[in-house]
Amino acid sequence: MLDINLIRDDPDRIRDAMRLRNEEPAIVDLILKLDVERRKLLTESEKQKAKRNAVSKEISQMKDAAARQSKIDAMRAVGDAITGLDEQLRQVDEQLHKNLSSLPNIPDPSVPIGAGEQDNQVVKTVGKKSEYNFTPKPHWELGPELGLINFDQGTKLSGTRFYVLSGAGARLQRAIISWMLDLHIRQGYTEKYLPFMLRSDILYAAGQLPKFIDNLYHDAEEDFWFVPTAEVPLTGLHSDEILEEASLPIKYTAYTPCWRREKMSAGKDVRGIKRGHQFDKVEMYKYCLPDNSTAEHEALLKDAEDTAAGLGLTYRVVAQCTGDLSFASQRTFDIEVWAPGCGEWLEVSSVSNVGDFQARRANIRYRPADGSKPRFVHTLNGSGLALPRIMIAIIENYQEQDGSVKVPDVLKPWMGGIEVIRREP
RNA sequence: GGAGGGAUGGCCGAGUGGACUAUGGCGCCUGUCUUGAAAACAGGUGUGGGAUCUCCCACCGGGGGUUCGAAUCCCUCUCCCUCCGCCA
Repeated sequence: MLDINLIRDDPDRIRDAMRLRNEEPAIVDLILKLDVERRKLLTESEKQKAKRNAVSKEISQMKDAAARQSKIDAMRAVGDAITGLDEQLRQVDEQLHKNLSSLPNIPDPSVPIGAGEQDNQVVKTVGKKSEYNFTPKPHWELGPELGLINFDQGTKLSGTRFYVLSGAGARLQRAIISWMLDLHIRQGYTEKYLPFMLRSDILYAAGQLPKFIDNLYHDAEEDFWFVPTAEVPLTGLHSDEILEEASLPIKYTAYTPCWRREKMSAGKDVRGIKRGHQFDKVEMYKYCLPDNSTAEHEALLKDAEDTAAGLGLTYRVVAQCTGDLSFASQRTFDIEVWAPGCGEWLEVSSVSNVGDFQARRANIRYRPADGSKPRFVHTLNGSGLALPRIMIAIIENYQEQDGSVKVPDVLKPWMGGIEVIRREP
């Protein structure tokens, strides 16, 4: 959510930001109108309340019964006026809040201008695409052949877009999760184990509701929402809190499964394990001082890059353009790893600086060390990294001509002596 | 699932319709005293919003109601605690 003061003070800046994101700028004028109306009603209501408070005090001290009763009768009208004003105020407030919370974040000036995905900019590419003297297989062939991935069993249990990992495949994923968490701990993050089902107010605080309701799984009986990304509970951890400046930055990492309906993406990426209703992810998250968020963002990107590099993968960093930026973000870098079997760059991480956008909505502030008024923190999030796509990249990159897959060195401590995954005889 | 008890400022805790503009204590900040510190004493110490900016309004777990007036009475929801049952 944006600060209403920003809109009051410099509406043109917000209109420009809307245009850059392919959004309608007219909403800014509606918000300004509602804001004026709200303050008018508020001032009037408070004036009446001040009167009520003063006269009520007088009534409590009056001895003469008749005079007292006539005051009480007169105050009844004031009470009714307040009720009426507050009802109007509530409606205007609701409209204002609805419109205000539908505004996306303002892109950082450094974000490349563009209409959509095609205008994103490749910032750098690290490593080279491996060369093979055979045709590398996609994971949806290699996985089943090696007994690592079973699509039929996933369908049997849960339907389309589900799969079962088996034997060395299940173990490989667990090894990657463990290695990533340990790496992030070394990078200074505190590991969190979180609930995977959440209350609706936590989803609102993180900005998932109401906008992304169609992508979420929900248990109606208990009103639980299944976590779509660890970013949601990690934001909720400190909602409605005032943190001490000295405690910042706070850096968390967490492994969670993630559940998404993927209604919007029906028919897209249907082969293999690239896009499912359930996937695993290790996430990194930071709360920091406003002045430090740009530097913390670059550090977060570096931490995510080190994860891809540590697994020996070829990757590139892509700067999202204004038209592709997600709703809450002011600046985002994607990390994409090369998968030679399916022949595409796979997005395994999105590293975003959302500024105070999420903190304002979740009401997360810090008290400056000088004791002055609380201010909103800045929050940042980045995957480190998304598991199924890392599994794809490892299986496809580490494949040998004989159909086996080598285990990356860093994962060997968790693989119980398995150095090469071979077809079962 | 059943029965009961609770939720008040950073913390503890008093307050059952008007003196609450929330008592008191602890903690914290400032000052006096001191070579310095402690102690003692004095003052201060929540959040948000609005304004005509020395002022006003709201907030006692959330929401709603009764009343001229609600921390206090009523309804409802959430969470916590104790006991019983069930359970990995």
